[in-house]
Amino acid sequence: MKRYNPIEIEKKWQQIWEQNETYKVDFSDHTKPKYYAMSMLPGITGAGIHTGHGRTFQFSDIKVRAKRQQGYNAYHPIGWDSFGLPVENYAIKLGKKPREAHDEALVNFKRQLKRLGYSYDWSKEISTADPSYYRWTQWIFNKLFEHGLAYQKQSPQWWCETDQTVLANEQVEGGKCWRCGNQVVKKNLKQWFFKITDYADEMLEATDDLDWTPMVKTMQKNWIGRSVGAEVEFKIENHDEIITVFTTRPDTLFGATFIVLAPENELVEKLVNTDTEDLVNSYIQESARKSEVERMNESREKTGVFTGSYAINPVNGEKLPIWVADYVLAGYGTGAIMAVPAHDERDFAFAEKFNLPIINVIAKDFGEILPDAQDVKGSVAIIYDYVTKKFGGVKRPSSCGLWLNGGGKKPGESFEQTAIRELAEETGFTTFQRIEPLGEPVYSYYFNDVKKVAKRSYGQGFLFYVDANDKGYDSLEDHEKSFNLGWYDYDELVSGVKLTDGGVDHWLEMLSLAKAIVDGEEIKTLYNGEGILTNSGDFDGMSTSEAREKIVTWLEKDGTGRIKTTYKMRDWLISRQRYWGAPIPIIHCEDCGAVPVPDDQLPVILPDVDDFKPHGGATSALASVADWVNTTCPKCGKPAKRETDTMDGYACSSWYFLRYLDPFNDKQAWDPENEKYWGPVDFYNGADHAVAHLLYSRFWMRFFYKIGLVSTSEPFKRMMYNAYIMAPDGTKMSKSKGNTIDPLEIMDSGYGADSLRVYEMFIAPYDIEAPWDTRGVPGTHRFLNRIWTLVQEYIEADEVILDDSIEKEILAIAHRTVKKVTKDINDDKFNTAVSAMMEAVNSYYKLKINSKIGKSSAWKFAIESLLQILSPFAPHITEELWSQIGHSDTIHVDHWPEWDDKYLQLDIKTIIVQVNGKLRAKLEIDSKISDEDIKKMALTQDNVIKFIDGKEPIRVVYVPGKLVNIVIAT
RNA sequence: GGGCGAAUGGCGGAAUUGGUAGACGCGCUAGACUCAAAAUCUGGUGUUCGUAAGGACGUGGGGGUUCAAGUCCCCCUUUGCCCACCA
Repeated sequence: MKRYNPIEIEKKWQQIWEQNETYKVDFSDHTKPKYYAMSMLPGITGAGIHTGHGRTFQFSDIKVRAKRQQGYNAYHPIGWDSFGLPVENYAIKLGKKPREAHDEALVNFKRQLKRLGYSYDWSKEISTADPSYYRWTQWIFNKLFEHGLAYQKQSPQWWCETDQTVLANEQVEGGKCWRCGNQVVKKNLKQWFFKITDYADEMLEATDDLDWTPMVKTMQKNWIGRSVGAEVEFKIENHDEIITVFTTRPDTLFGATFIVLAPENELVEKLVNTDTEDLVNSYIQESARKSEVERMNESREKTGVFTGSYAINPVNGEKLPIWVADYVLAGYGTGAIMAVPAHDERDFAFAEKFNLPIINVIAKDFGEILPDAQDVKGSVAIIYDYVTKKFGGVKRPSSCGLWLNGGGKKPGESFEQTAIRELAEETGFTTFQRIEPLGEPVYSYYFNDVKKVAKRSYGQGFLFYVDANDKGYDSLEDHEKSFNLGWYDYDELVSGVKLTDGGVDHWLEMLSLAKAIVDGEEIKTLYNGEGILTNSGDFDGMSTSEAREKIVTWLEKDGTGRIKTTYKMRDWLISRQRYWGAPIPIIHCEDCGAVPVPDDQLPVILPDVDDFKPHGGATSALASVADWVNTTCPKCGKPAKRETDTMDGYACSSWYFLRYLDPFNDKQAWDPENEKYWGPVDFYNGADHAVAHLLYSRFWMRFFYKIGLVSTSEPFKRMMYNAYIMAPDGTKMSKSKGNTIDPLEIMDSGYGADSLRVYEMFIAPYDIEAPWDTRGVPGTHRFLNRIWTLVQEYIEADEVILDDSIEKEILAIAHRTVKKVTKDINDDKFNTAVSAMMEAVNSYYKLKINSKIGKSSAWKFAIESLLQILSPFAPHITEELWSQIGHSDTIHVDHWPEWDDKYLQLDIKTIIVQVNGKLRAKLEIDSKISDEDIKKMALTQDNVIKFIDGKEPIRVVYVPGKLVNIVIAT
């Protein structure tokens, strides 16, 4: 019997696959259905991959291998993300030129990927730093420029002092540079942008329909960050200028007490006077100097200065002081806000600090919140007495929330409601509303005289019900007697009553407010939720949602406001003051301005320079390459200068999935015919770039679609966002920590690629961050070894005719496993696919011991189908065994077993018997036995009789084919 | 602070979506083979009471719905990720 030697057979088959071009696709063949899958383009930023990366690449390999076996024209391309800051920084670290460092590192990358047996079509390899590639990246830049989507703008942008370049919003993580992790600052520079915001809305809308990992969809939506609100214009006293603010809460407009401008807002300098000018200017300079992290680290302590000018509130003519403060961001909305301190946390903090007025205009509607928050059990009603002063001194009565269970004096009324109604009738009230949040009616009252209510019985106190029991009561008296109904002193109430159920926070809040009112305290509150308008002129009494619409309508009529949608997403800043990237194909001419290099003169080749490191200042190293910079204007022919910034590396990787479809075309970026057949990508996966790369790719794809270059508007049909494998210590694998595991090391220690591959899939579901356990590989190696032995025995066995029952058993296992694995691969459940195959092998071993199994049609199917479904996971051993059992073709193309459910219908079924939901017996039932007989059998089991204990069953629940549950009184 | 997840043996993780909790693997353990070891094969392995048959308890904690809850509902705790002065 041959022994399983993975190293030997893997080497052999990798050579054969390469010679036979097993995984090469023919672009001219469109006869089969297509399947296009890939993992995210690997960046060459180190000397190779670790086992965490390996797993990521393997997901697409499994998917594509299964499809290839299922008869698809399956394409699995590979290429390299070679341009950009990460590669350049890697080169600087090594003290080599980027191209050199990259090419050297690539050798090991390729060795690793090839040894792991991924089914790439190596004949179509691409590299984003190759002139034949970036020529088309530049061509796309020209297309965007042509359509007005590439533009230059002077504005404050993130700048990394360490990396000496600007960064896109997406590349700043928590105020720090995505590459070096150092703090970034704002610098006011003229930069190139792509107008991604034009596509914000349609990308947002389309996100829901994507078959993507939900977390990524959420992140994309959050990043786009649409909010619908209003723009409101404020006139400025003694000035012609107008301040436009953006707000999502136009309903709070009557509560605006001041206006705040961002320090970068251009209006600021016009609004200062001789008294305030110096202060304002120094404040602006100070905040420009500070990095974002510094601003945040100051525990959000609000700072700001008064400009000396006043704005006029369009709804009520109030004079509002105009301030400058850096808590208002220049880049969002209009760079100006109306401050409503009573209903916005930040405005509140600012108003407190600078002693600005706070006006309450929204009353929290406790009546609405309470019934929703509390369960059927628990305390029921509180009379609280909170409103009058809280909401700006308006004479507004208290309200009360009730839970109605029935049982009160009137039909449909609870005890509680009876008590409250009587109280309300006695002291005078306004019925406020009737709402049905949980299908049961709830009433809220406004009491006309809170003091009267409070003093009705025991002087100052609160009527409070605690119903800690859900049994119900026969009478109001009974209820009152037994369960804490009564008037309480505040302290007694808060300390003595045990509040354990939901809604407690609301109660305590109401109680403390009520106490404050009774005590005559002045209350300043912050409330940023929904509620009822007060102190808002004609809009009083409206709900916040209604008022939002009505006030905007009013503003529109008045000509001082309108509905407005804004996005958190900013335009994509793509220029970099770094050498290693695709040069922006622009020539700056004094007469003609920024002129794109004509398409037929592309690519603008990145010149080879010795000193490529960033020089500082605001230009890349290219600025000092005089004979490259100096050129002539393509329009007028006069001397002109090239743009010296290069494109963000993300630009290069935003369209590579299209170049894969036509990698060597020197006439166009891709052939539309190829795109039509292959696009979009059917399966895409990666463990990073959930926001930037995916958003950029979607943006470009939509643009291409709009101008007719592609046939679909979304690049990736299915995007699977997988988690990384952690180091054995549970932390992230990283070279600096020295806790990475090199796949080559594991393979070379004798286990080979297949055992490693199976373990990578078996370790955890794709979206779980599981720690690497090196002892797992011997486990999967054992599993493969058992298959090896099984097949060797099969090869050596004689032909036999099997017993009917054994044959049925074999086929049942085989078909069940084929079904499970086929479905699991389709659903990206690779770990359970592996365990299903392990179960099958274990079952075959047991069969083997108990019976003589030789060559037979059933056993042939079992062995061959197992090899076929295993081969996406372990391509080498399966190919070897496939050939050993006499096949001359490859297992990897057009070989996938089909299952038939008829083999899964077993004659004997196990029915479980429960008594009161607890397992007491199991019945082995022939499928012909009737349901009635099964129930009878269940009742006569010894262990069942013991637990029924002579009692008459209340009912017998029977789930056909599964269980009998006998319910008896306890 | 906001959004989205997660919590199951010593460990990684299963559970047909409400129906035998702990599949599969690691580890541990006993046995077979061996002079011995490795490899391989076979059995055991949630806690606990019991010689056993069998019982009780058990999916972060508390409550609820149900004949039946890891799974559904409410509250809490812990934890992960993303965003974060976004008006």
